[in-house]
Amino acid sequence: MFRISTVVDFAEKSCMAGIREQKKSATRKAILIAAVRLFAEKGVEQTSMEELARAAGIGKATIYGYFSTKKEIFLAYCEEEVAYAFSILERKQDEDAPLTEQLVGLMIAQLTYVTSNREFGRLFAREIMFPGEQTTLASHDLDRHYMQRLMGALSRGQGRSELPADCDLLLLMGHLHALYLFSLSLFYQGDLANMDEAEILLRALVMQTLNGLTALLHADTQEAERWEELKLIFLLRRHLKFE
Amino acid sequence: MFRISTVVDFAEKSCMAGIREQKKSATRKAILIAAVRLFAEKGVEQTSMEELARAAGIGKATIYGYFSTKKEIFLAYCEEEVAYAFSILERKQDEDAPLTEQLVGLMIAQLTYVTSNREFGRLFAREIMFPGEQTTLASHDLDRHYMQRLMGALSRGQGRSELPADCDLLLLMGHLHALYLFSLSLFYQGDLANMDEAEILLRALVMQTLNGLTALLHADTQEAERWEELKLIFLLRRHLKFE
DNA sequence: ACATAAAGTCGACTCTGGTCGACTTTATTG
DNA sequence: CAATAAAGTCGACCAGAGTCGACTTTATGT
Repeated sequence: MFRISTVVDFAEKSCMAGIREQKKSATRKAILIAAVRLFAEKGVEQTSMEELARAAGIGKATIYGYFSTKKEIFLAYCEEEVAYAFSILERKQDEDAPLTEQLVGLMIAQLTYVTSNREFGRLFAREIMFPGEQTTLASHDLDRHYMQRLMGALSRGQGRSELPADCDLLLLMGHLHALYLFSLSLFYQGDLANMDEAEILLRALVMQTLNGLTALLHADTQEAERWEELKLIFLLRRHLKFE
Repeated sequence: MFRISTVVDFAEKSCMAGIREQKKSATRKAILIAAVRLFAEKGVEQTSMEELARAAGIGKATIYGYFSTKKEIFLAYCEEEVAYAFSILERKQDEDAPLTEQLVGLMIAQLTYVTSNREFGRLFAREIMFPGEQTTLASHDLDRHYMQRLMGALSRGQGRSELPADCDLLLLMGHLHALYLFSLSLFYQGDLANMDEAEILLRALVMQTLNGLTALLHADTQEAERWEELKLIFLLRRHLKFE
């Protein structure tokens, strides 16, 4: 679940420096705090700007001096959350684990985090993957950060000869990111019920990518078995949903 | 660009059969026709339900007897478009081309189609990949159809020994779909400026999937060169966007 | 300290998606 | 051909996102 304190701390540290009077923009804090609480309690749609304003102790029109749309409030919150999530991720990562494990671990951690609140995750994913014309997520930092981490894992893997020396790491990175997005989408389409299923799928996909098309056959039989099971579940679910 | 006639024809053929009196639901037609025109002319957001109703020659409240939300109108339209697009795709496909070409061709065709109207494509993609709780796209038929076609191409490829006999086709299909989604997302994030770029990327990714991590090295040098160029463009764009 | 500008605040308003309930048309049945 | 039910239609309304302009507070210059 999402935390309140972090959001606020991040907001404060990030932008302002000298001008003391801008402490007034503690109002921004108040808005975000109220937003997090209400959004989590009643959902984004079900929270009106009027309510939100009152919860923050200000008038509705005042909000628009800080955020220009409701969506912007939501995204401001999400960005800070994601930044925080990364900082957690960093600590968890085991740089000496086999490459596949590192990659799957990274993806699962992020997946878990993003979907910890279903609605938030959905809105966020929509906005990130298919941004509106005006939406300028400041999260390009985050993107970069994420890519650097992924790239780091790949380079280390290459150093340890888990990857061919002449392998195109950028392409591979994109490739892996594609797998992550795919899993996220499957989750929201109801094909993946939980993170255990996601992990089975991701492991199969990553192995297929790194070790070739028939990788599963040459791997851990338990892994292969799990995937076979999951496959059946997929087919079943698709059928049920349609009839 | 999107056509009007097809939408309507599809709508009519699909649902009704005996009951003549339901010809009254030509109103549905009228709504969709008006919607297509107005949505395309002024954009979805910029078209009000009032306008839409008037353009269809009815009162606003009447619309809600046919569609329960604005989004539903939009999606109804999209679904029919996509069904139509598939029927076109079918004719184009060359079952004897090399597998990579077939796959890339299929993806590019779909990509081209979906993005032929930027806004429509974005909204559609959002809804398909991260559907809301209540959104029940009837497009599971379409999904199935799409998957069957992909699977068909893969099976044929396997028959021709372009794929190992013991390769997991379902997993591979998911994998390929992931690459498609990734490209679509990159397009909307501004990393891909046009379909030529998309094709270079997709070809590189598909080759990496089918032929292994170092596939590009062993391939057509021209292909590899194009990808190297595109890589530079990516890095450049990401930088520019941030500063 | 005062004047003036700038920033912040908010009540009242507009606009639009969606609902409600009364009204009109069409179909059914004895 | 009524009588009655069912479906279709829409004016009037509601709620919520976002805007406007007047008012209040704070900062700046003299």
